[in-house]
Amino acid sequence: MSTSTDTLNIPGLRMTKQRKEVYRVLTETRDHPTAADVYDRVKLSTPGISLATVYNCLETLVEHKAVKQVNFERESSRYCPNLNEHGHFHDEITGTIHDIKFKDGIKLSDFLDIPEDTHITNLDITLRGILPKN
Amino acid sequence: MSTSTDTLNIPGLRMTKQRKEVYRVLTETRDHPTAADVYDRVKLSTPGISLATVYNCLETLVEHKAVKQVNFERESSRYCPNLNEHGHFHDEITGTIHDIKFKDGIKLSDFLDIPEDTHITNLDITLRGILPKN
DNA sequence: AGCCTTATTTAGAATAATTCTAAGTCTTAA
DNA sequence: TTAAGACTTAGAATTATTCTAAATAAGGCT
Repeated sequence: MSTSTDTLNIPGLRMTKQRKEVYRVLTETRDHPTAADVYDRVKLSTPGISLATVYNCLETLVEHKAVKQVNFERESSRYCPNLNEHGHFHDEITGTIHDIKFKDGIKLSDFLDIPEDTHITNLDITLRGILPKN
Repeated sequence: MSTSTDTLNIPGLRMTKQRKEVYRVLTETRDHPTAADVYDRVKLSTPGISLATVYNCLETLVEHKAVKQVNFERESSRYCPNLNEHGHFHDEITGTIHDIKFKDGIKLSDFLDIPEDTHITNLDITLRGILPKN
């Protein structure tokens, strides 16, 4: 899990302590927190931070593709530092959210009925369910 | 496209004129309208209807699986009378939303890295992109 | 180091979609 | 035909998020 000392550097962006802390919190516990969750966690190290700043930082990180924004139905957005293309599984027993890897070598057009050379700019796959033998 | 005279009958539910109209509007133009869109359309035939009722009717139809609720990021929910399992493609050029069929005979575990016998209760696949030669 | 320009942060107000509330109306079954 | 419950309604309330305007902080330049 915790390997690289995730120090973020985005060219052209000031890496303020707020941005660093928001990003650190996201990489520290990869449980897909909401903005409010991030706010609570960042306040521990940066008590003066405001919720608006957390929203701003998250938005900036998402825009610069340092973080992914994940939506489940109409719930609050959640944030995820896993930049690999992946889906999400919401475990209905534990309430936890897991990243799901795509099987190697599959293309969307292998399982979806779309023209072969459609240019996909965004893909969301989210499942909800119950794991076996739970 | 328009084959069956989609008259809805859900056992145990009163098919009020509001519910009928909301459902009719959804089947009439399958363009994934929002609740506000549905409201505007239903008002033409049922001027006295309230937005709250449209929300109530949509919720009831979704609960009884007569209609699917579709979410794109944090936009307003959209509604879809196609009950087959399918995904959605948001065409960035035209702004339209198309249903996407899954290829025959594929299982989720063919392309997603999940335990074979996971019980999936809900699946959302939404893509955004640009169709070829557009 | 000190200054300038601009980016960023902040608190609080504003917004937008949706849900809730409480009262009124309609249905249905007896 | 009437009581009970289901449904609808208008408007208030809620909630997540965005906006606003003022204050602060960062970097670059001298």
